[in-house]
Amino acid sequence: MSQGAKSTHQKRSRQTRDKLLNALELLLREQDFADINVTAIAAKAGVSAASIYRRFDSKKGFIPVLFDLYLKRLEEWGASTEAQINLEGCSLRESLKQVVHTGWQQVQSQAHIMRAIHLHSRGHLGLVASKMNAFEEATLGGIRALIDLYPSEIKRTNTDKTARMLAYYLNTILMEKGLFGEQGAVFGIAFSDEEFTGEVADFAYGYLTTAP
Amino acid sequence: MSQGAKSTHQKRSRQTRDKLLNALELLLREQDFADINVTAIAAKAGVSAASIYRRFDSKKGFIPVLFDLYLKRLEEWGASTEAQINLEGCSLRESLKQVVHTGWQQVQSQAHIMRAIHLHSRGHLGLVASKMNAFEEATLGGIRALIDLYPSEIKRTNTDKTARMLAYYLNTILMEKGLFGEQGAVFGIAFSDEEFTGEVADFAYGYLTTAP
Amino acid sequence: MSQGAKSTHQKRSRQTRDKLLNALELLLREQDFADINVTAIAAKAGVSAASIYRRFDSKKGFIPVLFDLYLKRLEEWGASTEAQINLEGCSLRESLKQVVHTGWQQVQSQAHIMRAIHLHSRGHLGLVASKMNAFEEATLGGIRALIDLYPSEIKRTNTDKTARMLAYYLNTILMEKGLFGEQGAVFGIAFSDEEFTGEVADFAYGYLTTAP
Amino acid sequence: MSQGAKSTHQKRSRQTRDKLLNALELLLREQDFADINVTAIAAKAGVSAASIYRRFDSKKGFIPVLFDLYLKRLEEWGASTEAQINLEGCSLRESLKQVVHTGWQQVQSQAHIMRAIHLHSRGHLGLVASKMNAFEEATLGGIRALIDLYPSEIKRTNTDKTARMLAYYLNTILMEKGLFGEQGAVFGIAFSDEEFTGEVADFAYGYLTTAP
DNA sequence: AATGAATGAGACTTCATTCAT
DNA sequence: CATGAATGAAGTCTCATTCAT
Repeated sequence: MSQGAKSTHQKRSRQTRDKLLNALELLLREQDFADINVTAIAAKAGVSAASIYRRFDSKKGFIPVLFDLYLKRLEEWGASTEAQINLEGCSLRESLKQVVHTGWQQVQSQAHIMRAIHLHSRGHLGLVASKMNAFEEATLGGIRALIDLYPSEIKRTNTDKTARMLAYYLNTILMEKGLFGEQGAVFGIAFSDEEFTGEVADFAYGYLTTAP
Repeated sequence: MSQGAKSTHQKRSRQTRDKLLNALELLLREQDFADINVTAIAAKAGVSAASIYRRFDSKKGFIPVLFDLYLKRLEEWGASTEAQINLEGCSLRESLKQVVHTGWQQVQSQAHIMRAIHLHSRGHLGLVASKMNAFEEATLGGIRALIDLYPSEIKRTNTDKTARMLAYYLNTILMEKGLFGEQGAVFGIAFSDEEFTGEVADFAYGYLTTAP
Repeated sequence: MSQGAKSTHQKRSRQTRDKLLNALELLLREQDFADINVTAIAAKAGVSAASIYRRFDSKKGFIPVLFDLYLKRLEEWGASTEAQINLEGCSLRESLKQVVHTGWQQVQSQAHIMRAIHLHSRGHLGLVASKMNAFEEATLGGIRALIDLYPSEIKRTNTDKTARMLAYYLNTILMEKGLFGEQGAVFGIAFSDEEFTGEVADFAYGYLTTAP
Repeated sequence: MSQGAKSTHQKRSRQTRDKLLNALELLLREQDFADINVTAIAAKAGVSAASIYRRFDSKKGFIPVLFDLYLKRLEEWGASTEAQINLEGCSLRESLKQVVHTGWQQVQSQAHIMRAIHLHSRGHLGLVASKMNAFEEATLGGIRALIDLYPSEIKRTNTDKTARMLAYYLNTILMEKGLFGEQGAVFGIAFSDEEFTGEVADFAYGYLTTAP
C-alpha cells in the first residue's frame, strides 16, 4: 500500500497506538516507567490491556517506540524555526553557548521520555542500540560541523576524537542534570539555567581552545 | 543506620546481613539489580528469602546499604597508599590527569555497585539523599583543595561554582562510561583508558585555565 | 440445518462455508480440535476469522456440521460398491467378520472427524443429539437385519436388546482403538488389523451364539 | 527425611494440595474440566490461584494427579472387603458377572474423575502414559488370573491375546456408558444396571467359551 | 528466629468473539 | 458483507512480601 494512503483500518490501528503512547507519556510525567503498569496505560488510553499486546511486544516494547517518538520530535524541532541557530558572525564561545542552551531546552522538554529510555534500555538487550547509533552519528555530524567553523580558534589536533569527546560530554552533562537533577542533589548544581548552560559551554570552550 | 536496613544487634544477625550483601554484590557483577530476585540473593547467601526481611525493609532496602558499602570502600581506599596522589611539584595538568586516572580506577572497580545505586536510587524516595550529600561534600572538598593549589593558573573567578561544576563534570563523565560504556555506544568513546582519561583531564584543564 | 450453523442462501456463502470445513478437516488430521484456533481455520480457508461467525454460531458450531459431513460421507459410502457386502451364503461368523472389517475401515478413514465429534460433543449441550439418534437408529436397523439373517444360529432371546448391545459394542470397541489407539496404549492392543477385527468379530459371534 | 515423619511444612504443603484436589473433584461433579477455571478451583479450595502453580505445573498438571488419585482409590478399594469377590465355586459365567458388576460400580463412583482423564489426557503429551501402562498391566494380571481359573471352559487358544482383548473390551464398554451414558444416547442402552452388566458379562462369556 | 508455604499483584499471552469501518 | 481491530476472559508465570509453624 502506498505511503500516505493508509486504509481506515490502519488509521484506526495507528490511533490506538498513538493513544497508548500518549497515555504512557502522560504517566511518565508523574511516575517512573517501572512503576507504571500496563493496565494503567491501557486505562489512561481508554483501550483494553490486551490491545497493548497487538501493538507492542511487551511492556518493554514501549521503550524503542518511545525512542522513536523522541527522535521524531527532535527532528521536527530541528526543522523548526526555534532551533535555527544562526552562528553567522558568532564567536566560538557564543556558538557553544547557543548550542548548549538549545540542547538544554530539548533535554528539559523531553526529560520524562529520555528518563525512561535512559533507565530502561540499560543492560536489557540492544533494544535501542541501532537507533542510538544513528542518533549519535547525527549528533556527531553537527558537532563536527561546528568544529569546522572555527579552525583557527580550535587547538585540538585530532578532530574525530575531539568531536566524540565533545558530543559525549554535552550529552552526558545535560542529561544527568536534566533527567535526575530535580530529585537528586547532583553536587548542588542549583544554579539558574543561565549559569548552568554558561558553565557547560565554557567547559567546552576551554577544552577546544587549549592545545593538548 | 541506613534507611532500609534494620538494626543488627546480634553478631549472627550481622553475619547474615554480610552474607546477603556479599551475595548481592556477586550477582550484581553479572546482572542488573532489577533482574536479581530476592530468592536468588538468599540462595547465594545460603539463607531463606524470608530472612532477608529480617535484615532489610524490602528489596530496595539493599540500595542504601550498598551505598554505605561503597562509601566504606571509598574511605578505606582513600586511606590506602595507592590512593595517595602526590601532587607535589606537579603541574595543574599533571595533577588533573592523576585525579582523573585515579577516579576512573575507582569507578571501574566499583562499577557494579554504583550502577545499582545509580539506577535504583533514582526517583524512588530520598533513600540515599543524605548520604549522597555527605559524599558530594567530601568530593567537593577535595576538588576545592586541588583548585587552591594552583591559584595562578586557574582563571575561573567564582571558586565555589567552579568546584561544583568540576565535581559534577568529573563524577558524571566518568560514571556514564564506567557504568554503561560496556553495553552502550556512548558516542563511540572506544578510546583506550589512557586516551579517555587524558581527554577528560584536558577538558577540565581547559575549563579551569580559561577565563569566563 | 445443523444447530450451530447458519443459513447459507447464497452460493458464495456456501462456498465459504465449505472452504472453512475443508480447512478444518485438514487441520484435524494433525491437531486436536481444541488446539486449533479459529484464526488458523480462517487462514487455511483464506478468509478472515470474523467471517466464521457469519457461517457458524461459534467455534463449537463446527461440531454438528462436522457430524453432518460425517453422515453424508457415510451415506455416500453406503451407496458405493465397496460397501456392498454380500452376505449371501456366508456363515454368521463370516458375516460378522465382514461387517467388523468394513466398520473398521470406515472408522479409520474418518477418525480425525469422529475424534473431534467424540471429544467435543460430550457434555456440551445436545448439539448433536438428534443426529446421533438418527445415526444410531440407522445403525441399529442394519444390525437387526443381520441378526434376522441367522435365526437358527443366534441364541439370544430378546432381539431388540441384543441388537442394541451389539451396536453399542461394535461402535464403542472400534471407536476407542480407531480414534485413540495410535497415541494411547489401550491395553497393548497392538495386533494387526486382521487380528483385531477377527477378535472383535469373534467376540460378537460368541455373544450371539450363546444362550443367556 | 524419613517417610512418615514429615515436617509441619510438608504437611501444610500436602494439605494445600489435597484441598485443591478435593475442590477440583467437587467441581468435576458438576462441570467439565475444560469449563472449570483455575480461579474457581483456588476459590473452592480456599487458597490463592498462585498457590496452584506451586503444586501443579499448570491446569493440565491436575490430570496426572487426578489419575494418581484414581489409582489410589482403586487400590484402596481393591483391598477393601467389598471388592473381595469370592469366585470359589462360581461358574465362569457367574464370575464374569461379578467382575463386571464390580467394575461397573467402580466406574460409576469415579466417573467424574475418569471423565476428566479420558477427555483431557488424549492427544496431549504422554502425561499419563506411564501410569496408564502400569494400570493396564495390573488389570491384565487380574484378567489373566481369572482366565486361568477356568481352563476347561475357555476355548480361546492364545491366552495373552484373549486377556488383552477381554481387558480392552471390559474397560472400553464400561467406560463409554459410565462416563458419557448419561448425556449421550449411546444406542439407547437404557437398560437397568442389572441388565447392562448381565449383557456385558454374557458378551465376554460367549467370547471365551467359543473356539476361534 | 528461621524458614517453607502462601499470597496479592501484575506482567504476559492466547483466544473466541464482537465491533466498526 | 468482509475484515482488521478490539476486547474480555482466563491461563500462565514470576516476584516481592507476609504468614504460620
